[in-house]
Amino acid sequence: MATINDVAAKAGVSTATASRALNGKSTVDPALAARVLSAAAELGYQPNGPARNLRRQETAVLALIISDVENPFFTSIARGVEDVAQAVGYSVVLCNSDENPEKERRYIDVAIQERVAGVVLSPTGTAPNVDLLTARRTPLVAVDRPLPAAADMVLVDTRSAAKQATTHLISQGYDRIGCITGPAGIQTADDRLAGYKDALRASKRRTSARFARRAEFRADGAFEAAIDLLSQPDRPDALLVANSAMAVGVLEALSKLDLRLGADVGVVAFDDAPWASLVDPPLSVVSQPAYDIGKVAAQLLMARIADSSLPYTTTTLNATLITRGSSTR
Amino acid sequence: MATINDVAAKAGVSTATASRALNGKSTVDPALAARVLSAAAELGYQPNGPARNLRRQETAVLALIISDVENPFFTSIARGVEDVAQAVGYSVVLCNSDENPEKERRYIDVAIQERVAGVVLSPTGTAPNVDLLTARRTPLVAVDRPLPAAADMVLVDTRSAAKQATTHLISQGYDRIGCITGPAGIQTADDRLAGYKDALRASKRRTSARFARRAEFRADGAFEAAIDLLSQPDRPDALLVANSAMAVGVLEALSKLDLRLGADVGVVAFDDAPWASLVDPPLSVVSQPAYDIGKVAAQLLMARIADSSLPYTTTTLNATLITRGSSTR
DNA sequence: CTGAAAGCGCTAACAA
DNA sequence: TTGTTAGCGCTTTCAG
Repeated sequence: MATINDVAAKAGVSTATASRALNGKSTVDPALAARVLSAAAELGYQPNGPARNLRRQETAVLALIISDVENPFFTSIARGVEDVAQAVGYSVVLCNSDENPEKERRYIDVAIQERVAGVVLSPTGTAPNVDLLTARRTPLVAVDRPLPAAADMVLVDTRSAAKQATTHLISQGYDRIGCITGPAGIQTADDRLAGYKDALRASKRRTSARFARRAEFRADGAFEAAIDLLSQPDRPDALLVANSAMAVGVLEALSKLDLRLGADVGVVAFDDAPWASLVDPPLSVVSQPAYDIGKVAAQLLMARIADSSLPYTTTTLNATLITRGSSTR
Repeated sequence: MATINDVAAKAGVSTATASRALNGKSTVDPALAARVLSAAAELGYQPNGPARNLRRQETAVLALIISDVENPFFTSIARGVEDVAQAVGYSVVLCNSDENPEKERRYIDVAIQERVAGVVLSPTGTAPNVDLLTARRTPLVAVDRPLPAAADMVLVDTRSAAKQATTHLISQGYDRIGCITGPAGIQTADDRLAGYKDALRASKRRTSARFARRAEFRADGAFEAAIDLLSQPDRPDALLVANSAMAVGVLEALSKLDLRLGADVGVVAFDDAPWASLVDPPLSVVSQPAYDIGKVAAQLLMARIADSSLPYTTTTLNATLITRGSSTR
């Protein structure tokens, strides 16, 4: 594979000049530069990234470590990050931690070893992994979930959104409202449950553990939880569901138990999936600004890469309740 | 940041010995090795990836360039690739070409420059990009779409699946069957259309261009196409739809036109989305083995990385028709 | 089994 | 403006 020396030789200049020409430095004679460029083209020269990165002690790549590639919420974040990064000439590598602290740790190690310029992370909840990054002062932005560490964060005001959604269900005349949320320890799962309880308390209702369930952020776990919840004699007549994958499980459970969405059991779910308006009645949702989360996170990261002395910031974006038929009798 | 020299110094050995110990070479005194390892741990030593890659002239990373991160079909492929890569100690970086030849080209350049060990690619259809890779003998596996170039491929027998799905619609008594597929030039889009025509011909029906439409592989384009198709006086009474994002658009169009799914317009769509069984009636689909595509692709890639002289293979996996209510009157 | 030393390809002082 | 040269951190001969 052709090296910069081959290019230089072919163009009859030194490697230094070739390097300068290839990198568009203005301090090189246009005629020479042209010769270098055409030599490079003829040889099909592609710079050796590792060599360049080693020498420069920096790379133009960002690592984006997310907890679930198959969750549209996170892929939207990915697009946001990518669009910003592309625009300033950075590449982004997407890593899937799969909600697994060990995988997260492995990818953080890789990010450190490859000396990426910065990391966008949706943390799985274990602080020690993140310390690896902060100890090395690797620029870091946390998305979706807060971090105890000193870092920029881009979050969603999920607790108040959950409260608002639950209040909406109450105002629609639902009386025994349940909640299906994610695993304990995942902040967004806890926040959604907390917001749900906030709303019940605000309307002077008792909150009962009998009506709250936790499961993985997936359809199957939510299906079991919903079956469980709705098989009680005094079953809930409405449900707040913590994400769209879980909503699939809940709707399956409803169908299995022959309960009508809306009429028998009102439902509001987090995340506005493309199919939400296709079910009958259409699903009410809490829409999160995922793309913007990614965009803001990438902008913060680029800013910090440029100036590491910036103060840490926390940006909280708002989710919006979209009411459709599933939350009306 | 601590280098291997720091580790060596702290352990009181040469860098060579430190390197050997760190890499688990058997030719090093256990006592020294232990000293090196603990020195590394104390210093929080992380190897410098670029330096190692430069020296070794190889990396343990795979690039996976897919045409749409937000399409669950491709993210499933990603999981398949990742699972086998992880198992053998490779990292995979996910790049999103967005069905855009230029972006694809940019990512291929990055892959070459970073000297990745191999590439899994769902091509956007332009041969020159791929030549960049083959010219450099970078191990390459194409997924989902065939390549003119010499490379391993993992495909789905999408044409015969389309034929089978269309035949199914015919057998269910639908008479004027239409097809909404992706852009011309994308092989899978063309194949699905071809399979659709195969079925019509086999049952002695005329194929009419009036009943076929193309759009981007997205909901909005498919929505327009469906509105257009179904607004004709002699409208289709069934539709074969080329992917699940498009299915969303088609179902929205049905709802807008007050046409009942199944009864008025039978539908079979490619890709078994999680929500497919939630709509009423449940959606009949052609389920593609996306995860397996990724798995097989990664296995082929690893094999080729190990031995570049292997003959090129094409693996064709089968899609399966899952009939549900949307294709019955 | 261990160490000294070369060199991967590139960029950035420093000189000219 | 151009060339010479050092060296980024690592692995790997080659001697010992």
